[in-house]
Amino acid sequence: MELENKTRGCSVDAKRSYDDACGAAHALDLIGERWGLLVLRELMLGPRRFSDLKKDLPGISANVLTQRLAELEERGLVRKRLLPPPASVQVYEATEWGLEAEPIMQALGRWAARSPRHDPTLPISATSILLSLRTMIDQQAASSMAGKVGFRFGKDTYVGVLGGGNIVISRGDPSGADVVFTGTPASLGAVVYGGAPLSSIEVEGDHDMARRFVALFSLPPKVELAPPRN
Amino acid sequence: MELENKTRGCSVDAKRSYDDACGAAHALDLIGERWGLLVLRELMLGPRRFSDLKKDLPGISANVLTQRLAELEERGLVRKRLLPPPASVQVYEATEWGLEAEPIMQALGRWAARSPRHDPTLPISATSILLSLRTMIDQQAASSMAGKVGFRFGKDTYVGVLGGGNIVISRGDPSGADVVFTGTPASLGAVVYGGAPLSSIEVEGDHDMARRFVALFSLPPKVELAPPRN
DNA sequence: CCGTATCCAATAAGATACTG
DNA sequence: CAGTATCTTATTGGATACGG
Repeated sequence: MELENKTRGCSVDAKRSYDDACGAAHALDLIGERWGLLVLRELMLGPRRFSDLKKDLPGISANVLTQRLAELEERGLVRKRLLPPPASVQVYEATEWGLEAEPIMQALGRWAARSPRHDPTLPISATSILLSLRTMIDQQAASSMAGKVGFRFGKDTYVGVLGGGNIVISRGDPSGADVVFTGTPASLGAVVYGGAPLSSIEVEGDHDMARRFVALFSLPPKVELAPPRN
Repeated sequence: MELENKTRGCSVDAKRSYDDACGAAHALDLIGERWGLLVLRELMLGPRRFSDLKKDLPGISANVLTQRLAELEERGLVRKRLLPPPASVQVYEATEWGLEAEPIMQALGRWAARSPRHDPTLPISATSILLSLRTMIDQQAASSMAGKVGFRFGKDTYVGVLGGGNIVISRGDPSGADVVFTGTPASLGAVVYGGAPLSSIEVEGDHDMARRFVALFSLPPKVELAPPRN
């Protein structure tokens, strides 16, 4: 910057900080730059490779992704890891503390679901739609359900374990699940949130459970935008 | 494309959008630009004037504040209002939906409180510290308390009503509260979170209640930063 | 392929001065 | 007080080239 630092007390780094003791402000210093939170979101269900992150964050450029990952790593939210041979590829994974950011994403998602401008037809990643299930599940209705639900998006597969009104989702082999959904993240979203018929996605296994499962999710009512001026 | 628009489906405006159906991403389209969430934070306890917002957001420049307020208004989160005569001044207030963003700030604050780099000695606004009380109150311990707590920060005064394990805070006249704290936002923070003695802030009224009140709040343990490399 | 690094154009943010 | 206007600096995104 030509002329040194601003010398304003910066808590996180010498860059742009809010200089505010408020916890929310500090959180934004940590994950508030553009793409920061979404990069972390993509790591919530397990380690990913650079190119997978890039693919699932449409619009991010490689240099920005590199920089965000480096910052998140430096701040202790993300870790670089080398998978053991024979894979020997480098992956990025969220740290324990990084994973603890999930309630932030849930609060954001729950709030934005009421937005009149939310467009559910935009692209959505597998991680996003699966995290949203954890956010939007009707705990009351789900408390009477238990079992394993599998998801196949191409070769990325996940398993959700229903129990206690919640669903815990992680990467895993869906064979052996009570019901398995195969399709795209968008087609799953259309079924659970958009009222699309179950027949619009491939379902294997217990169809009755599939029906009850997709009924566990719904979106809150949209806000009515106030009159433009008073 | 030289100029023109990207023509990529943008849900919020023609500007930089994440183009992602994920709710969290949409939320960031709405309140994720720099200062956006903090401007909204300052409105959570009632309407404020432009210059008050500027004063409590140290570092924001007038043009950015103008632009953020205009965007938040256009998105339905903030409303401009003219106070009735004789005041006749213009204030900004959060809409109902804007107020519903409080859980986002709570999730951010709760998460960031564990940050090893959080610096509680930075400046803090009255709104921030009071919102943090709502976030960090020990509901278990608070469930056995009831009453009114007043706060005086210069001429800005607030009243918190304890009950049901929660505290509901709003602007109001603190006279008549069971106990009234007078000082700065920072000095209140030092007492409730920093273990500073009650004598470091002015307390009127029921001192025993004051002692029990400040004991309701505490910060979660810091994360231990993992070894820098594996 | 998997990432990084570099260059460049477009934007957003910051500082400051200014006006009704 | 409540913003605008203007100018400067910083960050972003896109393209592309480079090293393993």
